[in-house]
Amino acid sequence: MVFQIDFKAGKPVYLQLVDQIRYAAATGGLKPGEPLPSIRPLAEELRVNRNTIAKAYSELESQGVIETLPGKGCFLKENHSPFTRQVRQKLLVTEVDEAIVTAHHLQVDRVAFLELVKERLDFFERKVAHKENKA
Amino acid sequence: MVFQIDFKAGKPVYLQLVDQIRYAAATGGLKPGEPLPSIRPLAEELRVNRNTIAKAYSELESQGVIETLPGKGCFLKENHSPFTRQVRQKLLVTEVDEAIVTAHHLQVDRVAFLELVKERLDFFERKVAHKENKA
DNA sequence: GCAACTGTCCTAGTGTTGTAGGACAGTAAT
DNA sequence: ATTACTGTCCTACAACACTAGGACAGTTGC
Repeated sequence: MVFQIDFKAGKPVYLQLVDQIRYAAATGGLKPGEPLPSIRPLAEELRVNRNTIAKAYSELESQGVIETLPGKGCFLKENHSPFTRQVRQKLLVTEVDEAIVTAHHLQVDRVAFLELVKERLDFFERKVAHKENKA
Repeated sequence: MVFQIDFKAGKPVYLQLVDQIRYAAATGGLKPGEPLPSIRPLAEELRVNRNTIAKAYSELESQGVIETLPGKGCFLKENHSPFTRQVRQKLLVTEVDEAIVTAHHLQVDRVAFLELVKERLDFFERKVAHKENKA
């Protein structure tokens, strides 16, 4: 797990971390049960304060992506999703709708949009498969 | 065009406006060339400062959704998309990828995700069709 | 020209956010 | 018990975001 922080990106460091860890978890770069780098060493490596890392981890925990065992460390959750099926669906709908509205404004039609979605899904599936072969 | 501002939503007022106007434009509630409410009256109606509305409009202009004619007003753009095909595609990919990562974490599989996307696309198309019948 | 409208710029106050360092609490091995 | 880890809470400060009011510039009709 190697992180790439861009200090002049405008986006807060802790959110860059959140995104990268979510992405790694979704593509198989991080596997359920696996430990995340501990806060202090990672903070030193990335040249940021411990609390910046801690904030990212705490955000991920509230999203149900990781869990933290006091005194032991943070680990990727086995079955991440602290929400009911309905709440999950609603969260997803919001994100999907945003993408659809953007597509409208970018004049990407239904067919092209569905193509793009499938293409990206394939991309993610290939990533996951690749990581599993390695393991 | 009627706006619904939630002052205790946490989300900034000007961004709520941006979302609603983008949404209205994508669903046909606002048609190309149509004028947007002018800043001062709208500000008074929503009980916010003129600059809050102005900020929303200026954000929309930088997104290429509307255009503003000095002294005349703001209008929905005919052909909104100041970016090249490549840049547009990249913007969309980012949003789509975020939704896909979220789907992974919510344990929504490929088939269910594609179903959801199609369902939402249908929803938007029905909205547009409905608005066009009215016109 | 004047009045009434359009959006814009400048400045300012307030609140929130992001980052940071010190002190503290739980776990594990020696 | 001591040491060396783990994450956490508290406080603080700087930067930024959001909202707001005054003064200004362009357009239109009288």
